[in-house]
Amino acid sequence: MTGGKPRASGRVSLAQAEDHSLDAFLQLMRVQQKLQRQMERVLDGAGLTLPQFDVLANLGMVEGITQQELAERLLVTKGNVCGLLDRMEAAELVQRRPDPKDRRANRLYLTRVGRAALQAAFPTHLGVVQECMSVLSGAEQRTLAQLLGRLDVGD
Amino acid sequence: MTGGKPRASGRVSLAQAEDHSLDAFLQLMRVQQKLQRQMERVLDGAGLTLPQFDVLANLGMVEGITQQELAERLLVTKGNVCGLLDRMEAAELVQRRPDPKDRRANRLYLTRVGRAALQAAFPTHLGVVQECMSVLSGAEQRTLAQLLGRLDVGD
DNA sequence: TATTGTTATACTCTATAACTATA
DNA sequence: TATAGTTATAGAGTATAACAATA
Repeated sequence: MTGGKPRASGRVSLAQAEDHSLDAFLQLMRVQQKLQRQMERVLDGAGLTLPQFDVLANLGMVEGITQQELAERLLVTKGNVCGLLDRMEAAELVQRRPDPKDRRANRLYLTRVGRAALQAAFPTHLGVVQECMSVLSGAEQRTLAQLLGRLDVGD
Repeated sequence: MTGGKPRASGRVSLAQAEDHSLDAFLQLMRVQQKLQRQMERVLDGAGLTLPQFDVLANLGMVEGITQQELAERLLVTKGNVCGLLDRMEAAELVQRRPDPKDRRANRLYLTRVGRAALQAAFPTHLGVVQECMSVLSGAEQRTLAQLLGRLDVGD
């Protein structure tokens, strides 16, 4: 966001205590946007949107969760998930099954088609990710993941 | 994306050469999503969407650019920018002025209202950013910005 | 009363592609 | 021919809020 790749200011400073929060934030938004667009292009070939791929990837890891649980994982509202699932169920990618123990809830499962779509899309997705991240060393990638992980708290 | 906060695997490894690209990628997508939602909530109080704030912030830095230049900065299409500007012009936030030297082009300017909106929203925005990023030291923020900057290259 | 899911509403953003005017 | 901008089309995703069924 706030376009234009941030660059180092001309003024060199020796101080460690400077605030770089805005730099980091802008760069984060910008890089994510680029990566997201790229992922969308890749997934488009598989007929999937990014949120749909996220649903598949989540169910690939933890099948049988409820819609509410999925909503929490995706960081969206339950109404949102409902529409998302409507479209994906129409595309035969996922299946809602009533929970026998709690008749309010649905348990979510991949269909055969959904599993195939995930298995087809994931390697390509991973390949693109690895290629994008390959400008960083493994250690740098780890550092990046750790720093981001520290930001991934609360709320 | 692909919900569930990634965590260190139980298996401890001494190798430096491991690939952490997916970890970093997932964490990047996830953190950005959280930050974006938070920014949207903040901006909603000012009646702005995130893309609209981006337009204001860009024009605040480099007024007089063309729609095409703005599209490139925002990493979106020109058709997209056109609609965005339609809404923002209707809200009196920005103004299109025909370029006298190139009668195909428009030059973009903030209105008084747009400038006021930017000046009102920016400090709050910055405050939220600083608060979010405050779990990292200044040096860590710098490292994060630098690592991300390395990822921010050609498409 | 609280929770799960659904529905209704509404809007922004996004892309693609065809089109106009100008360079 | 190429570029700047517009328009038309289309759809997904998102939120909010009110509603139903169940716990």
